[in-house]
Amino acid sequence: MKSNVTMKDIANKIGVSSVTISKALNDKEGVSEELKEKIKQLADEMGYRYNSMARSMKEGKTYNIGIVIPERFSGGISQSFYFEAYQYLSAKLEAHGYYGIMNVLTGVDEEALNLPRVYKEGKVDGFIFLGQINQNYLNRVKSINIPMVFLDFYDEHDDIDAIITDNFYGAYDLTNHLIHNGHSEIGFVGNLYSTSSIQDRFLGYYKSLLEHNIELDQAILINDRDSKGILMPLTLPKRLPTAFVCNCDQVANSLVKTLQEQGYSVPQDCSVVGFDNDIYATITDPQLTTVAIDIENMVNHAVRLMIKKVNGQNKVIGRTLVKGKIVKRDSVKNLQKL
Amino acid sequence: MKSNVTMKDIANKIGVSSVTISKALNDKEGVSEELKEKIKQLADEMGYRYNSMARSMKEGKTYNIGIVIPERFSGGISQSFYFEAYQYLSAKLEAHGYYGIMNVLTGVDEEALNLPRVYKEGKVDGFIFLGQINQNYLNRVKSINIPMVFLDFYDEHDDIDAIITDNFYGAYDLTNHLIHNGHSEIGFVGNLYSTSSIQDRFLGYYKSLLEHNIELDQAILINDRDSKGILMPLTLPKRLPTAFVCNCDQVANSLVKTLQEQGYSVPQDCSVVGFDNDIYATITDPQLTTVAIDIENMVNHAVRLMIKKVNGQNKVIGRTLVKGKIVKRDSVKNLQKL
DNA sequence: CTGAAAGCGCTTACAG
DNA sequence: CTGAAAGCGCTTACAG
Repeated sequence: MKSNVTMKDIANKIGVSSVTISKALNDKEGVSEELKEKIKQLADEMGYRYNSMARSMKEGKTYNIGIVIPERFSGGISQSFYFEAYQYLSAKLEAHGYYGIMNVLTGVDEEALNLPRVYKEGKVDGFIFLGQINQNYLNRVKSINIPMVFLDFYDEHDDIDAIITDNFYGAYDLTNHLIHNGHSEIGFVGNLYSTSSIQDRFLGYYKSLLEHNIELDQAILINDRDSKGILMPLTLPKRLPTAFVCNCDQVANSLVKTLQEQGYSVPQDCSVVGFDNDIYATITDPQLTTVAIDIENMVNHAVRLMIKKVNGQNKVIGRTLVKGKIVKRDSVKNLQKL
Repeated sequence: MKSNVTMKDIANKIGVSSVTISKALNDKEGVSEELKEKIKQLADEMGYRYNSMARSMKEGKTYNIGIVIPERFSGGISQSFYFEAYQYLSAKLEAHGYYGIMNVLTGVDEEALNLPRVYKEGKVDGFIFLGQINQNYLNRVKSINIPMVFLDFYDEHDDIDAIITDNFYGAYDLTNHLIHNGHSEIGFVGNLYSTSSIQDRFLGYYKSLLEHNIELDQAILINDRDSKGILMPLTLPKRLPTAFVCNCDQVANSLVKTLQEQGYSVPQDCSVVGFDNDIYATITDPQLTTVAIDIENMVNHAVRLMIKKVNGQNKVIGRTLVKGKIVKRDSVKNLQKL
């Protein structure tokens, strides 16, 4: 009943040593083809299951990677993004023979600078931190000697590999898209002094404008949140541009509502684009043209880096930017067709 | 640099045996208090980290539990539920010294009856299946000898422990709630011949009616989906009841819209309640009174069962029903106040 | 092509 | 209170 069949059991059954079984099952050299076949078949029949713990013990590697997600990202609007990222991580890691162990970092543990239990128990070979952690915790984490990569955030000191989304070129592409559709009066919605990602998105928008010789018009820049990041009602400018680039879908949704309340229709009277491709992009009517963060690609980078690290190539690459993809929906009017 | 400090290293440092170190670090008997303290302190100083692989090897347990989620639940509307469930699982398991390894079961692997890689590699001591898998795969899975529990679905043969939400009593409570608010003409929205959970919810609604001597009126039963489960437009009955129990929030959302389109206001002209407490409950205007599935409690049951099983108590309990909680919001009018 | 020996880091009886 | 010995299941040199 107990399926504790070991290599030794197989070995005894056909009168060879367990070394030969190991070689055969791992397709290593030094065993005749027929013996190999015979062993593999017998292993199947006997219900043999490989014991990865033994290998781990021998190699000093667990083949597990801890994936740390701060509690505040595990619910609400960011939930979908992080779950998707986690799934890709888990699958991609598995393709390399590694397994992800998720660890939701509670606010309490973050404050108290408590390292994950998996670390103390030596259950993991490395950590992927998914989502920004606070500076003190970051420093604590950097003090331990284990491979790690940051996903979707970075540390300004740039001494840990980080994979982040390319906010700058995402907004740049999106603005270009508007311009190619004949728009030249394009506003921006977002508090430029709030977060680094809003700044980058604004700057990408600005670069597109510059490249097309369009002057930045302060009058059509709309603030969307106070200094604490709390969203506030949007105030439309006196004269409406033909389009707005919003720093995120949620705010784009709010802008569309504001426009509609004041009798404007989107995109007939004014086009609106968002950023993130989250739930707000599809619950808005019309659905938003936006840029989808390329989670899969970001994860691929992160996993590739991690695998290299656990295999000893521990050189730091720094920040890797991954560009998103424009998702075209119904919130942009093509002015050229007129 | 390498933090491969072992118990032996600590032992050598203070001239005792590694057995003593093991006992001290695990707070076992047979070491004087002062020696224990000294050892613990030294372990800290030397940056010792426990090697859980070694214990696993010795005990023949991995302290990992595989958590299998079919791919189709990993996105869309069910995503939020499953991610939350996974987080609770992960945390609850950890509290018992176990770790969850997620495995998204792809459609392809499900069809091909491929067991998870973690199984073949002996990386897990048991499996928690989160979300319905198809019958063939179910049979395949039941053929292997490893502890398992089903979460949020069950097998009709009832030979594997399963934790499910109590649809019957959830709908029963909710209908009672309407009746306590003075409603007596209460319709139901859902295809009774579609899924087992809709049936149970309908039956719970019916029981509440029966208990209050209210006759079931076929005329106010609305179908919501075709035989393939595809949602379809709702047809309002000639004469509107004062309230509707919907089989899920999504359909309740759709009902509210339909009512509003036809000039009725919710809950003034008609009250509406949903089920699930998912995203639709809060994006509906007015927000829906509904029943929230008690994920945390379900997970607690599942983990407790699993821990028992991996510790050898492998008796089957069968189905465990966990009741949800009513979440009162703004879609029910109190008729009593009139 | 095949195998004896050693070892990965711990824990569990058992002996002192 | 302390420790020598054996063993968990595998793999890696090394020898034949």
